[in-house]
Amino acid sequence: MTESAQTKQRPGQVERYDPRAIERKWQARWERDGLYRTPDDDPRPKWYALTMLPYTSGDLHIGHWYAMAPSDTAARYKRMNGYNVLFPMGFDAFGLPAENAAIKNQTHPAEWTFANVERMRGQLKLMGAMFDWDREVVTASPDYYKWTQWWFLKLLEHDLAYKKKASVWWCPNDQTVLANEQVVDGRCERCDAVVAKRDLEQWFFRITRYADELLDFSKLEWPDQVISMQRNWIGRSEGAELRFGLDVPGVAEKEVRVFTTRPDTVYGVTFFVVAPEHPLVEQITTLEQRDAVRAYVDAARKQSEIERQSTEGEKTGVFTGAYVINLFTGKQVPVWTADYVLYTYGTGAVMGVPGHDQRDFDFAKKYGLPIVPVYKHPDWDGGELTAALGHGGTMINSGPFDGTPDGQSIPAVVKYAEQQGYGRGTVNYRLRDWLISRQRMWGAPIPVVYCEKDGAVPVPESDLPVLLPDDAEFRPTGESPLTYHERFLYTTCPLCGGPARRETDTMDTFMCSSWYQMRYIDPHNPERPFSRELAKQWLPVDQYTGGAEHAVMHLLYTRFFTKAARDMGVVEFAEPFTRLFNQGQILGPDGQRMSKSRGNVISPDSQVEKWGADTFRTYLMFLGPWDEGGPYDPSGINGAYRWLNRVWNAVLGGIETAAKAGAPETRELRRWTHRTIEKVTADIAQFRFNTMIAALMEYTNYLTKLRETGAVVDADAWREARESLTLLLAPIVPHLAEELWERQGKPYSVHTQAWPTFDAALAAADEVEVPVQVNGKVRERLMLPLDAPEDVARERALASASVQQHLAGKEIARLIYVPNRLVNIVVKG
RNA sequence: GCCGAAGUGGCGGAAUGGCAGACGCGACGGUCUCAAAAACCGUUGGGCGGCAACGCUCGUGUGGGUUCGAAUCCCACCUUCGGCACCA
Repeated sequence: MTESAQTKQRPGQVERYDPRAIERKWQARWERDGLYRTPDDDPRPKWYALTMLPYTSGDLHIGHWYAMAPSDTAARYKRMNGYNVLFPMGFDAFGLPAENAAIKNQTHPAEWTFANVERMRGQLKLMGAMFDWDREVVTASPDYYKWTQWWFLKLLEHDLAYKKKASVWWCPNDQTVLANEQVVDGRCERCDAVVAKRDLEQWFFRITRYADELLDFSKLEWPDQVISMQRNWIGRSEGAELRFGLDVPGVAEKEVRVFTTRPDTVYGVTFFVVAPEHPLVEQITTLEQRDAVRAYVDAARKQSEIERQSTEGEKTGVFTGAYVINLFTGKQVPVWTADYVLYTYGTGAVMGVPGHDQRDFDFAKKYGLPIVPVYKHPDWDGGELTAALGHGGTMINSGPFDGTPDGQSIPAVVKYAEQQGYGRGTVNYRLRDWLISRQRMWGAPIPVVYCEKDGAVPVPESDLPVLLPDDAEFRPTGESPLTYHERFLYTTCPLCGGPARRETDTMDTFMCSSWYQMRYIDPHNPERPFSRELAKQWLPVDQYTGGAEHAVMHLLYTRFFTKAARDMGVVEFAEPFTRLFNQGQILGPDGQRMSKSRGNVISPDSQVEKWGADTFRTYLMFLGPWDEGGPYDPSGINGAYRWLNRVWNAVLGGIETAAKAGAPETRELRRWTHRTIEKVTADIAQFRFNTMIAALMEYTNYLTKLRETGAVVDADAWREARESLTLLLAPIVPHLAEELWERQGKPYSVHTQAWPTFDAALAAADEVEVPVQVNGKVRERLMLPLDAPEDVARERALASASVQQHLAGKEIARLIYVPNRLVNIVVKG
């Protein structure tokens, strides 16, 4: 059949686009050929593209497709640009939901988890992504958690892990520890009992040791909002730690320290506040105050941290009956306990300066405590204060510092404090050490045993992994089965061989996901977490993508892990992810988060079955900007399907061709082709997938129109057009592009081809439409040559009749000309 | 509450200092059909005027400001979303 004969065909007369057949065919072929296997020995530059691994929650969700299909497109684009691309996938498989399922179904969490892995892997494969499945990792498999345990031992060895008491939610009825999620309105979600906090010995990692280095983002290409959130999370503040004297009979401590960012206001301290959890509270409280203080502390321990940190609600507190001495003045101030002071921040105690701190001011007003200003603030008339004073003015009521201006006062007071031994200048962080202990079964066991003689002893590396029992029995209480599993619990001490008990806590799942990116590079290594040579070759990750909900915790923990690994000599770089992109959340059609309870969950499988993976990928990328997410409304998906049909018909349907290289139609076609390559290349490189697809749709619409109007173009220009379109589509719709490529008689595979390049001269337009405004309102549109000089634009603009009409009787004050954009004539009168 | 984002037609969005509404959905009208679906073609922000091509005018959460010019920059407010350390 000649091409001119094909032109006569109406769309639909070409063999129909059959996505299901095409997708099955190519997925099988790719798998058979190992097209997406990533070689380690490859001369091309490496590119490590990584998408956050999914949690094994059951079924694959639209959100997983939304996260992975665009990142697959980006990875494929890199591949076509000459990189040896590593794009692995795995499963985050430990965690609370598996235990809930186990309790509900009376099975082992492993059963539920690994069944989910199987199902989700199958669902993921329908996407046609270039995942290298030979490198899959599952964090709950012993081959993997052996190395998670190894990391724990390493951190312990380097003094980055330690034990201390920390509070957990405790359900007195179920006799079990609860996660934050399991506490609903201060009650146990299972039995509705009122919960409280309980202190347990738990393991921590010293992330605070890296606080300053974690504030250095200079080598990262990360979104500003993530950097800003991490910066605030770390919360560095400069100030001083000041000592206050304590003299309570029967109490060993002779001082209490506070951290303050305003040491210059120390002469204005009129009271002192200690966090309710602070052990000192119980010790210093006087007999008369005991009942009131205990009741207050009990109430405070039932609140969540978010409630505690609220600055809006009325401040409450109770006087302990005790006093501390302000060393600067030698005077006593009363000690209160109040829930607006957090035990986990600073020293868990603050000095109350109501004259210069609004929270302290409110507190003093409420409880009738004195208010002493220590600055003569320019806005203050010397009368009674109605609010705390801000910065500014000179010091008063401050002994030797009276007259010191704000700006010099802090260093002066700190220097004096250090000379007198009253305290010292210091830096405090909001960041706390990372609590990794979980009183749960479905996690990597902490590899430590407790021996009566030797205490806490790390399990030797050669004994790893400490395996989870495969016959765990979940009792209805929800208590971790490890605590009553005798075969797991009783062991011998690695040091003395005497009887010992295993640590029954497991590790936070964030630990599993803090190093998984390193395991993908050498996932089957039985000797080490990964080989040094492969680490040098592949790490760090070049491009990481995932949800913004991980902006702080996961991403900060992983950065900490990497820095610790560097200091332990395990890797030679300091940051795990060079570039980061956060995709937005995909919501249900109602604009709400998809969840089973809302009944707005739409399964990706049914959509893929109905439309094909390529259509579904296209639709998700076309929805809107990837970083914004948005509501998923399946009623729009047919638009994507229609477009792919137009592509099919345009590429395979043909057009009337003849040797007409110089004809305007041919020039126009080549301009469209090169302009589209330019636009798509710019968009895909910046993850602007929605506008990339819009540009491809416009191009397809143009080609369709060209065909239907019976235009005659040069054969080479047409070949260039259909080839370019196919190559531009390859990262987006991998199956369709492969099929179109084959049907054009091109060699397998389209995915190993080079990305098309454009010629800027061919892409450029000869003329541009330029609006002419009079006082900002468009009155005329001119076709001007590209980059027309100002005098030409001015002359043409002033020659316009409709412009003249609006200029009549007025004086031209100014004429603004922005080449290729607009002319604006500003008139007076 | 604190930290971080976002508000544009009936809907998803485009435009990030220069023509507001690209591209798509939906809707309406048409072609094809016995009919419907599909497919294809056309119209589609509101108001006013015109038989019409078109012209005028309002319009990007609310109020103010900067600028020749603001969806875009600044200030204040309102609403929605993400995170807040044991959901992952």
